[in-house]
Amino acid sequence: MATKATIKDVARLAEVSPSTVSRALRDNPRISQEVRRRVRDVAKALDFHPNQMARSLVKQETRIVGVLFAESASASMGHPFYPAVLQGLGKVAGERRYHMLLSTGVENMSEADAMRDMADSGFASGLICLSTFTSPQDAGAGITLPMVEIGHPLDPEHSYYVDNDNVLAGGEATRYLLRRGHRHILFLGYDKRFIMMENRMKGFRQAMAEFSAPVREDWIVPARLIENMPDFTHLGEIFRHADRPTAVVSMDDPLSIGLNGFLLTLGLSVPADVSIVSFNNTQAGQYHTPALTTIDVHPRELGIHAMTLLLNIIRGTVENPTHIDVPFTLIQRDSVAEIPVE
Amino acid sequence: MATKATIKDVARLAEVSPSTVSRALRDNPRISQEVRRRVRDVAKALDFHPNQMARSLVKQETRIVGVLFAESASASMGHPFYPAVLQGLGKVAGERRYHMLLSTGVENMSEADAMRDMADSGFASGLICLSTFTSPQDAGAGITLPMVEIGHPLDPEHSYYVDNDNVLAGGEATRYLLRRGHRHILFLGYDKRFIMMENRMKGFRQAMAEFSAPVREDWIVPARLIENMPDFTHLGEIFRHADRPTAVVSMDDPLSIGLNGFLLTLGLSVPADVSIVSFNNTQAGQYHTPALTTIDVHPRELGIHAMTLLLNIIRGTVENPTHIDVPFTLIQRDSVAEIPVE
DNA sequence: GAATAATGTGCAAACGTTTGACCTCCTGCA
DNA sequence: TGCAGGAGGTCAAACGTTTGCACATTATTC
Repeated sequence: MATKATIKDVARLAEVSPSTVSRALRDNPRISQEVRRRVRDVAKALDFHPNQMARSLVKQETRIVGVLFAESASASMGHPFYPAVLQGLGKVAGERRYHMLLSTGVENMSEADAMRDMADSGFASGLICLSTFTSPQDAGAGITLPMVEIGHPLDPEHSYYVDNDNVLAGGEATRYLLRRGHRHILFLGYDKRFIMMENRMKGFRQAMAEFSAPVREDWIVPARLIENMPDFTHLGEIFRHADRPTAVVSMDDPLSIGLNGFLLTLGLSVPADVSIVSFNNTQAGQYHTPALTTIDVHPRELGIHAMTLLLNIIRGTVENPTHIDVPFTLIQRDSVAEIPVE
Repeated sequence: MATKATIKDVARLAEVSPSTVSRALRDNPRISQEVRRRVRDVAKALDFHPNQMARSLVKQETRIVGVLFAESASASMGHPFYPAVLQGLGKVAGERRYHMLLSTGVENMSEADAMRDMADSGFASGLICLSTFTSPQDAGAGITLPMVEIGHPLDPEHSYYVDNDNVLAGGEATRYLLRRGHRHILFLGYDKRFIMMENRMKGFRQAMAEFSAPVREDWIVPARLIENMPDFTHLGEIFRHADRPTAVVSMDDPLSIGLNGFLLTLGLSVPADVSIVSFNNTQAGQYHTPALTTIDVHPRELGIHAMTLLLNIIRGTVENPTHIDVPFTLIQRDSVAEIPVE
């Protein structure tokens, strides 16, 4: 008992062959009740657990799926979005008795390399990919494993993916402000690394057009998500100007909170002077003063759907490339004020 | 090429035996330069990657470590502490070319069960355990795998673990307030599920005693961490009272932010009326107004040290149960005011 | 009273590697 | 010439399962 018990040990003690043990434990109907019970008892007594490596080797299947983060796993974890997705992934993986193997962020390894690495390792029988990036070389060329992406893929026609309708989301955030009289709206947090951002921006422009509100290109303010915080000197110029925005569509709660603090230093307050519609519904935004009106993209649901889809693909119950659209929710709180139409 | 290339395919094309291929690829000195090159080329051409399952089977080692969360992984991810730890774990795992297998939160599976499950699965060759709980049945009885815990273990004598000195941390947070004249201090966020909390509380009491400040037991306010938010009606009574606390030691930033908002509704402001020293140095607290004075327990470092320790144990370069103490940092910001000693 | 079908079990091959032991040259030396 | 010894390689066993097939027993049928 010093070393782990193998199926042979069980076989010997139960006085049957290894094959019988194997079948007995897997409830093969060809084994008699009596033998089955005996085998079970011995297995329990020896604390026997089949070696998964051996098992996987012969069955050519592992109950493991790889999970890949766009940024190295380490970096992305800083933002609550990713843990939430992971939460969802973990929930259904757990239910279906799968394990998740994390792509651990090897420094300066591209997403593509990480993907290959994970695929080649032979451990994963499927891949979840938080492929939110736009660069084409990060596409999973040559990956033969079942794979579903979270976020908008480069090649939607041939990919399985789950995503929000980000052009709609961008549009709705903007319309929410427009309907309340705002016309001078700034778009904060444009990050061209994410396709998602392109889409939200598209929605933003559409909505503005619908209300005949002009889009000022210098009011499209970039900010790297995750690493956070935009160029405040530029924002300073904009908001110190007499003709300043009355509202902001902000791509991320932390960004909005940062902006709020910054506006305070300018003597501007939210929502009295500037309204904000934010994204991501974080705890921080919820307990912030004022509580942030924000769009919840339901990252947990994204994870749940992605994992469910992947496991179904692996099981072979899904045929053609599929796309799941997770609805978002606009949560009304206290960061938006109505203003009279000029 | 429809199916994955095996070592035999390489052997055939390179006109050597499988053993030679194996040795060539692993840089065994017994293989000549010329053969090595030939094998390498063929392997590359076939896009051959050794099957890790087979490899692990014979070598009796997997380059995988299991990562276990006290709460089901899903639940805990909500708090920034855990992702940060994961970040640290991932960093060193990646560097050492290890993968991390997440214990996916199967509903109502105890920590102990999850541990067994992970250990029995045979995939992990070591375990990281976020064992912050106090209940004794969650101890890893019978686990034979190398294992290091993050947080204070139940059996410190025989465990490998990395932790903060939480009694010191609790003490320092309190002393910071005491030195600035505060004597009426409330302890917010006591959660008896965590040993950590017991320790911080101990430090709190010690510090209070040093300054001869009385500890009022009804000012020890519980709150479940992660799930968040204390009993505000109770807090309301306390803070509406004339003889109210002038300061709070709060176990978590989100908690502090919640408290701040609540105090605002009472017409009390931070730090003018109530000072707060918080824990966990979250982004939310950093961008909060006022910015939170908070103790950073360096969760990322916890992860880094834990994984490093575990990998060293696995490598056999660590003998006896070891304890690593990660220093914390008190970050001074704007949530504490000095008050004149009465 | 055989042939036929269930029923229960064992044999051995297979999964794709690694590795200790063995083989075959060849070189150098006495 | 004979032989030690090194260099370079092959063979086959092993890792711990699963599973197709063969086998043996007992029950069923004509």
